[in-house]
Amino acid sequence: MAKKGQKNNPLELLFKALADRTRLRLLNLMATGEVCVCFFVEVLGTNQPKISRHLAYLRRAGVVSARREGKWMHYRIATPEDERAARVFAEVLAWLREEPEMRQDLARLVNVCCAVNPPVRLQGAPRPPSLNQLL
Amino acid sequence: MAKKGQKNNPLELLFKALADRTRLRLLNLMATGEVCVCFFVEVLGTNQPKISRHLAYLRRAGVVSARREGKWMHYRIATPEDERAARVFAEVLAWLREEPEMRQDLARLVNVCCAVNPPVRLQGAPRPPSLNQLL
DNA sequence: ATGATATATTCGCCAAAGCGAATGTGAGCG
DNA sequence: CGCTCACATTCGCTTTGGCGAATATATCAT
Repeated sequence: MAKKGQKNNPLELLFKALADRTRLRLLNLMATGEVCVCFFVEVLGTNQPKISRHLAYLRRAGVVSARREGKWMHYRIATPEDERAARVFAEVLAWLREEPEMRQDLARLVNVCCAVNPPVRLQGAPRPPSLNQLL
Repeated sequence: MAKKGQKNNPLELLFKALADRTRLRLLNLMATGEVCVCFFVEVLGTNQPKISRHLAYLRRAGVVSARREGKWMHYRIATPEDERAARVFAEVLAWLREEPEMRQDLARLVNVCCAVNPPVRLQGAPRPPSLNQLL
C-alpha cells in the first residue's frame, strides 16, 4: 500500500497552478480584490464549468480562497505565508499586468461592472468591491 | 487541418518549465554557473536519460542553454530578456536556495567536486567553473 | 414543495508529460 | 577502423490535466 504520495511541496504546487493560461487570466482578474464567478465567466467568455474547474484547481493549490455570499461565490488571491513565496507571487502578478491580453481582461471587467445595461446574467450580481471605488 | 498551435507565450512556457521538481533541482544546481551533465546525474542520483530529458525540456522552454566541450555538455541558466521575467526568475532561484533539499543538492555538488576520490564516473569530468573558486 | 439561478462535480475523450529500458549519436582514443 | 565514454532520443506504458456536455448541489423566491 505504499502511496505514491504527492511530494507536491508549495513550490511545485504554485508553479503547476501557474502553468495554464486560463488560470493566469483568473489570477490577474483577482489581483485587485475578490471577484464573483459570474464575472469570470463573462470576462473570459468561456463556459462556466471550465471556470469552476480552474478555480477548484487554484484552490487545491492553495493559491486562492473562496467565500460564499448567498448564491454567489467570491474568489480572492490567498497570499502565501512564506515571504519568498509571497514575493515571487507578487512579481508574477506584476508581470501579468503587462501582458496585452491581461490588460484587455481587466478593461472588460471594469466595463462590465460599470455598464449601465449589464448583461442579463450579471443583473443582481455583487460587484467586485475593489472596483466600486472606480464608479 | 487547423493547427492546435502552441499558444505558449513566454509566461506559460516558463511556468510549465518550473512545474516539476526534477527541473527545479537542476535549475538550482545551475544557479551559480554552468554545470556538466554528469554532475547532475551524480548529485540527483537518478538515471541519465531522465536528466537529459528534463534538460531538453528546459532548453525547449528557453530557460537554459547548452555548450559542448569535447564529449561533455555544460548547461547554464539563460536569463530571460524581458525584465519582468528576469526578476521573477531571479526570485524563484532565491526561493529555491532556501529549500532543504535544494541546499542538500548544492552541498552534494560541492562535495563531489572537492572530493579527493571522486566517483569513477567523474574522474576526468570538467568541474563547474563557479565551484573552482571554492577549492 | 417547485422552480429558477449560481456554481460545482462527474463523465468520456484526448493530448501532454513523466518514467524506465533500450537504442542512437557524436567525440576521443587505440 | 572499432571501441568506449558522455549524452541524447525513442519506445511503450501510465498518470495528469484539459475540454465540452451532462448532471448534481446549494441558495433563494414564489
